[in-house]
Amino acid sequence: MPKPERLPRPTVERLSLYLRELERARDAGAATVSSRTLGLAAGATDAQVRKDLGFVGSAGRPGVGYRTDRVLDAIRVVIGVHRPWRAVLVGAGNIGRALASYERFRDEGFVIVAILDRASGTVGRQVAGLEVRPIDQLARIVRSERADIGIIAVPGEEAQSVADGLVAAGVSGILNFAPRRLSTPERVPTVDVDFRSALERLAADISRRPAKAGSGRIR
Amino acid sequence: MPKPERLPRPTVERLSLYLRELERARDAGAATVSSRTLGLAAGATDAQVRKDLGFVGSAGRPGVGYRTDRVLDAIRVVIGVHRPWRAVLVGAGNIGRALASYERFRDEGFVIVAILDRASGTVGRQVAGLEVRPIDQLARIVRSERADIGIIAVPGEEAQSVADGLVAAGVSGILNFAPRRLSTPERVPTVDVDFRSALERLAADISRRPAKAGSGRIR
DNA sequence: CGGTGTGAATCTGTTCACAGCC
DNA sequence: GGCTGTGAACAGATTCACACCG
Repeated sequence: MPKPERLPRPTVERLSLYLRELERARDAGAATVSSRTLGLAAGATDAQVRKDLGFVGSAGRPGVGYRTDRVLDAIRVVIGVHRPWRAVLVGAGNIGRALASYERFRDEGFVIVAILDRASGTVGRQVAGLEVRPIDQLARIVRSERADIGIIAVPGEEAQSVADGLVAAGVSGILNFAPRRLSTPERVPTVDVDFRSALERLAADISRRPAKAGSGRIR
Repeated sequence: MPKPERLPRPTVERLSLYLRELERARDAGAATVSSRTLGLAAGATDAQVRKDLGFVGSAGRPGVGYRTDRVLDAIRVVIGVHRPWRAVLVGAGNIGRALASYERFRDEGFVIVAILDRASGTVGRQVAGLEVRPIDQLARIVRSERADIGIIAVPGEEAQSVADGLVAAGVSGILNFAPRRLSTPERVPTVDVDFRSALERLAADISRRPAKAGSGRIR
């Protein structure tokens, strides 16, 4: 049994996908799942799945598969979602409000405990059951609400200063929706969700596909 | 000169980031940029940047750097954003509306030409200057609007059927915001933007950090 | 000097293939 | 037969190192 050292990045990403399939399987009453099933759902080969599960200290039984509930828990623990995360959301614009209203976060172990915005229009308004509070209370709120992570949903120009504020306030990580790469100290990891990059990735995929017939777009 | 064969995935992702820095540099009046600058902005080493730019048929001058405008155009061409993309957005819920209102897409070469939703409440309403149209007109709209790509912003359960509809209607690619992996024919690439995965990635980063004390990781 | 381009070396992740268990 | 676990082979991407240009 290899002790849980450090997981390859791609593995983490896939574990996240396995989690969904495992939940489905559990809800469907399946006591076990095979690497094949998981792979199908996540777009990975069965060998890949077995390798990945090796990292979480797998306990599959040959001829049978993995115990759904066991693997579920094990993955939750290694990626750290076995306990709820508390997030402050900065930015009550379009994206911020959409995120705040995305109720499923809560089910998935992420709770938005506060929403902040610049002291302009939106402050004081009610968004998804929370009152929008002014950004200058950031540090205080992070501490009083014991927030673990900050979610940045402000325009690009403001993103870095918000990030600095979040770091100073003591969050452990940042989820960034602004189209900017943030610079943070090593100890505060950030993950970017960038619509533009996603679209560009798609454009690239489409444009440079193995030149197949069909409705092939012009280049 | 190595002919533009196929770009490594990670390269595409980074090119996307270089693009932003190049735009900034251009707007700031910088006629040239060095691989160092670009790398700093994108979180890559200078060597990495040079390799990447090699793929787009680089034309840097030793001791000087790359001509900002040249590289900008070159990257745009290889990732296929030198011409505008037309997208239909399916789903006028929280996320859909936020996307529709994200004006910057237009600047970046992506135009939302129609918004569709199930024939329940939202149809007929005005969102970001477009009237929400019923989903059963999907095929017709994709064709009449000459949409290249579909954006899925519906609940997970409906995502696959919407994807099927989009494929049947003839889109070339799909950007998926639903927390599900879609199955599409090989010729229709999809890119997922998954908030939950992003949060889980962050949780994993936070939880399994190298537990190192004094950071100062200087290379 | 400052900076590019690029092969060669290295590192990281994926696939293969098969022994062994149910 | 079905399925896991894993070394060994492979593929892909990153870093190094250095020749060479302005």
